[in-house]
Amino acid sequence: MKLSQQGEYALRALLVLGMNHGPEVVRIRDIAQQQNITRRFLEQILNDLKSAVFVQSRRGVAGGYCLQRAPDEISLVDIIRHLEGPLAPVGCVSVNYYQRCSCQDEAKCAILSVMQEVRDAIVGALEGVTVSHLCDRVRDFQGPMDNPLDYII
Amino acid sequence: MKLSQQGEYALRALLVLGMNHGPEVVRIRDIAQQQNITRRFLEQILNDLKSAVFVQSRRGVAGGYCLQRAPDEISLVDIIRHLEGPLAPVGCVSVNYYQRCSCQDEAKCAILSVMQEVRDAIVGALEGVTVSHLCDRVRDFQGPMDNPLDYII
DNA sequence: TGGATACTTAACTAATTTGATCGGGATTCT
DNA sequence: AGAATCCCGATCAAATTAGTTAAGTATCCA
Repeated sequence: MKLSQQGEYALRALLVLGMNHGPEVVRIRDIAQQQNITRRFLEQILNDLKSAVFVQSRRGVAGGYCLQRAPDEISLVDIIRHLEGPLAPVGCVSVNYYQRCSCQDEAKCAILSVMQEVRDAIVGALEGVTVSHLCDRVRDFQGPMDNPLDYII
Repeated sequence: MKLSQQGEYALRALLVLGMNHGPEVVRIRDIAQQQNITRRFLEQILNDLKSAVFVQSRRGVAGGYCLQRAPDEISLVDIIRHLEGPLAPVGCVSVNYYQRCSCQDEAKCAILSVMQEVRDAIVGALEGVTVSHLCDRVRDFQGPMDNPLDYII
C-alpha cells in the first residue's frame, strides 16, 4: 500500500474539511493555497471524493466543499481503498480487490500466507481511524486556534 | 508497500533456492519453467538479487544459482526493501528511504503519524520472517517430497 | 582447443500509471 | 446580467513496470 501524491492531497483536503466541519463550506482555492496544491489538480481530486460520497459541494458564488458525513463516520480505510485500490501488497490476498495470482495453488502458497499477514497488519493499523481522529491529533499537536485554515495539516 | 510482479518472482525464486539449499546449484531455466516466468526476465531478477548479495551464481556447464547465505539469515524485510524500496506508505515516514514531504511541519502532521503506524505494522508483520520460515510453511502445507523443484511455491 | 552450456550486461520497447494542465460549461448569489 | 465557484472531459509529459533483444563472458568436457 503506497500512498500516491493524489492520495496524500486527498487526505489533507479531507482533514482541512474535517477541521472546518460545520455549516460553512470551504473553497477549493483556499485549500489549494493553504496546502500548496495546484487548484486544478485539487478540483479533480475533490470531484473524485465527491463521487465517492466523502464530500459534498455547493456551486456558485458562496460555493465550496464540505464533508458529506460527520468526521467520525469517515474512515481512513474507506478513503484509501477508494483512492488507491487494494491495501494488500498482492492482489491474491486482497479482500475487496481480489485477483487470482500465478501461483499453482493458493491454499499452499507460502508467499501468499505471509502477504496475508501484512495485509491484516495494514488494515489493523488503519481501521477505526477516522477523519475525526485525525482532527483530534492535529489539535493535540497544536494549541487552540481561531481559524481552522490556520492549522498545520 | 505493493509487491510488483518482479518482486513476487524474486520471492518465488528465492523460495525455490531455499527449498533446494545445499551444495548444488539450480539453473535459471528450471526455476523459470517451474514458476512460469520467462527465462530472460528471471535472469534479470536473479542478477539483481546477486548484486544485492542474496544469491550466488556459478557459470558454465554445471552452472546455476544458490542462496548466498543460509535461508534463516535471509530476511523478507531486507529482500522487499531492496526490491521495492520503502515499506512505508509515504516517504516521510520511511526509515531507510526517508524523503521530506510537502507538509508544513512533520512534527505536527497528523497524516504522517497515522502512516507511521501503518509502516510499523508492515515492518512488524515482515521482520523476523526469513526464507527459512517460508520453506517451513511450504513443507507444512505439503507432505515430504523427493525433488525440491516439485514443491508448489 | 573447440563447442556446448549457462550466466552477464546493457540497451531497448510497449503499455500503464501518475501527476498534472487546459478549456470551456453549469450554477448560484447579488 | 455578471462575477464567483464548482464541473467535466480531453490531453499530455514523465515515470514506472514488465518484459525483450542481442551480444557478450566464464566454465566444463571431450
